Amino acid sequence: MEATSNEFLRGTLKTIVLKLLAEHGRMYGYEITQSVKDRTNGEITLTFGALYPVLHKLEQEGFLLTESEEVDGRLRKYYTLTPSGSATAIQKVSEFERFVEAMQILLKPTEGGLSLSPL
Amino acid sequence: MEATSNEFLRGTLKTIVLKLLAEHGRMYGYEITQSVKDRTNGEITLTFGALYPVLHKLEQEGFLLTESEEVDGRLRKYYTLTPSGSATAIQKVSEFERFVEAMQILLKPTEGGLSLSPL
DNA sequence: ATTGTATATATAAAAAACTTATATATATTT
DNA sequence: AAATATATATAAGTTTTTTATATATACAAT
Repeated sequence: MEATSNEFLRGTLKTIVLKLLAEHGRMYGYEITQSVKDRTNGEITLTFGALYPVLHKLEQEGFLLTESEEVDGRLRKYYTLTPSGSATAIQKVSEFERFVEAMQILLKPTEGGLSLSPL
Repeated sequence: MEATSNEFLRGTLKTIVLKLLAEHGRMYGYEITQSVKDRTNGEITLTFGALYPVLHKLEQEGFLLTESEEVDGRLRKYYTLTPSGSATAIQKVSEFERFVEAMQILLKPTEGGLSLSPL
């Protein structure tokens, strides 16, 4: 069950991060990648090169707060949502649901035309 | 019912174009934008600046064939799928469905934690 | 001992994708 | 005559993402 290169992940990164933080309350970067990988059975994997810039951007935009903590001699940076981050999380998730509904209209199998799944 | 800026559209453009062509058999660029807009009630709108480069790229990759036709004194460029284009259309749609399923796992409302939709 | 793996964050260079602006041109409606 | 709809296209700029790289600790295996 290999994860596809997932071009579809484009544009959904912020939404995933905000939603996970809304749910977990407090997470650090590495934990986010592991959580996504575990919960989707490896279907979706976030790369660090993509994740960290997104986290920094969300922080800049006032959606996240950070607190650094030393655990086992290693530095961990915990992220939590600000009120506006919480609001944005809810909004983004609902926008994504709306987008998916629209996509389903476009992608659903058709009866007429040159069907992808002929009956 | 305004279309959101739709960052989510990122990465789905090729899939939409291939699927529409698989269904309609033959379409021109402008027709594709109108079809998407009409069928999704304006929820998804493709811009020309994004669409034409994608069409040209898909053609380069051997997924599309073009035939130009003059209609009412205006030039129209019709696109049709090649066999590999048809195969890719099917594949992309199924990859998208898989991606959405994985996303639903991440985005579904939770019972524990800081819930987005508390019961 | 040292190699490899897991944990942990981060940046820089490069590529890809997309937005916005612009250009061109005809037909139809106001 | 002006605005709108139809029709394709490119260029400049921005954003996003990938890939590569750097740093550092802990633990397990050899």
